[in-house]
Amino acid sequence: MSSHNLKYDFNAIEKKWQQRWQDDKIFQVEVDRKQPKFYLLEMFPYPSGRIHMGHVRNYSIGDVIARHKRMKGFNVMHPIGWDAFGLPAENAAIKNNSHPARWTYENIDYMKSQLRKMGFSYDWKREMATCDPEYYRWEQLFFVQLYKKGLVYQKVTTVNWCESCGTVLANEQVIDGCCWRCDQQIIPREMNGWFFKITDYAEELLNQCDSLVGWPDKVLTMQRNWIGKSVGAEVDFPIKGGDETLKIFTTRPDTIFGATFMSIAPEHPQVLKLAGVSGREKEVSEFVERTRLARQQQNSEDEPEKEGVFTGGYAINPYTGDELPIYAANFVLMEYGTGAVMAVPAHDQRDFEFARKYNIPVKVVIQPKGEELDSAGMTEAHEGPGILVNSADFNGMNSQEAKKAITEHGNAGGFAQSRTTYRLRDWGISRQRYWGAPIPMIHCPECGVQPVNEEDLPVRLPTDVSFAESGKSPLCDLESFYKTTCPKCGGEAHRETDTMDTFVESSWYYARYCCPGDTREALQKEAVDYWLPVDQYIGGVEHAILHLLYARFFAKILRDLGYLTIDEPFTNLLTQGMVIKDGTKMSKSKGNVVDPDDLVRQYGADTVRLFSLFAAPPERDLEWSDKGVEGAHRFLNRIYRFVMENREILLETRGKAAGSLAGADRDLHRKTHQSIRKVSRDFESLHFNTAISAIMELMNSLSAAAGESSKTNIASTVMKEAVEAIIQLLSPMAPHFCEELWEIIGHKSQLSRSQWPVFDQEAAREDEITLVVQVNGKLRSRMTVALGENEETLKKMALADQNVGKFIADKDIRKIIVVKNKLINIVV
RNA sequence: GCCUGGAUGGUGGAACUGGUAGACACCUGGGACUUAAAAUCCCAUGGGCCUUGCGCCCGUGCGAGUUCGAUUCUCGCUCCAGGCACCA
Repeated sequence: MSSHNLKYDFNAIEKKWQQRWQDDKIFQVEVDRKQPKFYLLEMFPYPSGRIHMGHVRNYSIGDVIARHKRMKGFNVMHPIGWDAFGLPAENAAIKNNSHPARWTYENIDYMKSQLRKMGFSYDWKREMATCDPEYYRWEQLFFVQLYKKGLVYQKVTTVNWCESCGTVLANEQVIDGCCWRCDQQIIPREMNGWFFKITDYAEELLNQCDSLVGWPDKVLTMQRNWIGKSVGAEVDFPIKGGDETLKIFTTRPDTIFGATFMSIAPEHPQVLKLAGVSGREKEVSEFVERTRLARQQQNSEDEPEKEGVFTGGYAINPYTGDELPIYAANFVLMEYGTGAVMAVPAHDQRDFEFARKYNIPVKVVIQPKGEELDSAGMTEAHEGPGILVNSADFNGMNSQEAKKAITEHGNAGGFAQSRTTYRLRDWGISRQRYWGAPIPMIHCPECGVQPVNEEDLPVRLPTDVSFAESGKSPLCDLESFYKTTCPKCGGEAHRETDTMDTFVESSWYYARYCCPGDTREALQKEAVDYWLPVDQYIGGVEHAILHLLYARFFAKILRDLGYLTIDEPFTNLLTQGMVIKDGTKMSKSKGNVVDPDDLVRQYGADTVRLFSLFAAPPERDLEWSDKGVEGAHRFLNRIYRFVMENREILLETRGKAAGSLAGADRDLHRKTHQSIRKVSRDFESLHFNTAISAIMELMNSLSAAAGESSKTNIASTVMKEAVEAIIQLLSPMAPHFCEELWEIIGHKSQLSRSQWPVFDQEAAREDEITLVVQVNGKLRSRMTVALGENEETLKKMALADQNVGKFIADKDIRKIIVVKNKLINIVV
């Protein structure tokens, strides 16, 4: 066979090395205080059935980092597991008349085999699935402990209900008014449910965003916005004709003298009472009912017109004594602040629109610089800063000072105080579905709600269940499950049948990986103290708020329960872009899905890994290209052919490329060391695409220098050095392939255990450079000169240049700028 | 509306702290090898101009500015993607 047709046998090679790595257990790690640790984690997969290209990309990026860090001498923990609870399993079970556990574990088996075929360097001994009672028992323990600390509570409230999933969702799980999973419109519903008190940690979650310097700004911004802190004041407005007061929250106490009415949420408990006193029940309750219905049907896209109804009641502005009519208004939210606001139409756009609609007076109290606002002629509110007017003692102050002064004044008078609110709500974790971790609580008719005794955990999810078409959780009707005894009085009691949001499992799995097999403790102190925090975390940006916020919250509560000593779980975060095809996200309905199995069969795992790293930088979307994959495969074959053609020389050659090299030898030697430098730097900044192109350049230089035939034109030591550099530098991306070549050229020990190459400063140095000559900033000529050539000589050479001469011929030379080793610019 | 990013050849993408725009690859065209094809290798490949040169002009979304010099910095726009959105 002609050597041009020579191709590497990726099937055999990949199988061989996967087996060898497994036998030698080289990716299994233990706590070792003598070695620096590196904890690399990718977001674990949901076992949906098959690996998709997004996984391939995510895990390829992670594996490159893991393998590189290992070669750099770190004790690298790189675990994998399964986010195994969730609705698709249950839906599939209903459809196929099967069981979610069976569906889940079958999927895990298959996907595991797919991951193994990709050659990822996982410590498989740490594999775990969150649906395993040995996993969720600890979660139930945390739940009980948090309950005892008051960080878990139950309340009846308006929740987000997804009809198609048959369950409640947390606020974070509602995207544009629709379910994050199935995209159906959610509807508000009154329900009882369990909540984690994440709002207790709002301030810390916000503050520590500043410490997350290894996170993308985009994600931090999203988290900060989600938490939504606002600083302001709470003010009590007495209600006319009674002892009651109406409490409002405002961020603009400086505008309080401009309040001309009050607006309160339709659901506000005082609405109907006020209407009752004034005899306006009919109008008001009609309005409340109408708004409620409108909200249920409301399409999240369009904002309904501002509407309200006068309740008949008046509130008294404690600063002015003014009587302000109280309106129930459709744009006031019960869930935020106190559910009631003072309305200052001159300085709030919503209040302005409302006031114009209902002919309520507008009173200017803030004058912006260089303008004269006139309440009658205003067409929109002035929300910016300015100087106070019509505000009694506070006139003349700027709005910033006035906020403080007015709050203090109210504080002294006993009717106002500083207050900070957050947009973040408590995390509702009750799910009305079966396939999740049971909430370890018991409802006793005598003693009320009681936690399950810690020694009785886990509360196992029963397996002897049958599913209804409706999707209603079988736990509700399973007597053997819900019928229990009260842990306090021993009487007959009812077990909680809701399960936990599956985001709870993924909120702490990174910690459990440190000691996955421990049956006595949730988190082994020695292990978590050594391994945590995760040094590099990688996953899709779609979890910027959801999972990443919950995981941060769990780090803090586990710290406060005494399990962890870290504040933040992930030191560095990489959010990789999507894999797209033909400009859109891959999806079955669009028919543009690329199946990793097919690709691995056709080209081998190394090629697939290589292409997915080469085609785009990690954080950007990656446009899949079948032709591009072929290009990556060709590249590997070129290396293979080169090594095979020069095998004898490579095997025989001993000793280092060094000493006085000249000509092509010197050039290739230099290129090799420059490539090591470039690739090493690119690895530190996670620019794998440019690292690969640098290796391609080195390969191009090598084949050009070696010449067409194998009768090499270059020193064998220099050639071998270049070949070894290529193999080592490429090995994190194409590990099986490189291991094989490493062995072929005579190495006895595994490449995976070798040391990352170090570049030689001296070898990488250029002795000649191309100096650019510009005239007025335009490129006119190039000169090849010795590195560090004297400036005067360079100027003379530049001026003597023929082409340059054409442009400076009859002009005065004003200035000559010399940038060392780069360029000369002649200004005429 | 607000907050993030982004816009570079036919395509994916390079360009370190302002200093040769288009690295590396894909596509395409041409050539070598071959009876032929595949594979492989070589050459060309941003647009335009002519006087065909080691040439000139234009060119990094648009318009200004700073600078000897701007893909890079500043200001003002346009478009695209993502996030938030009656949050008082």
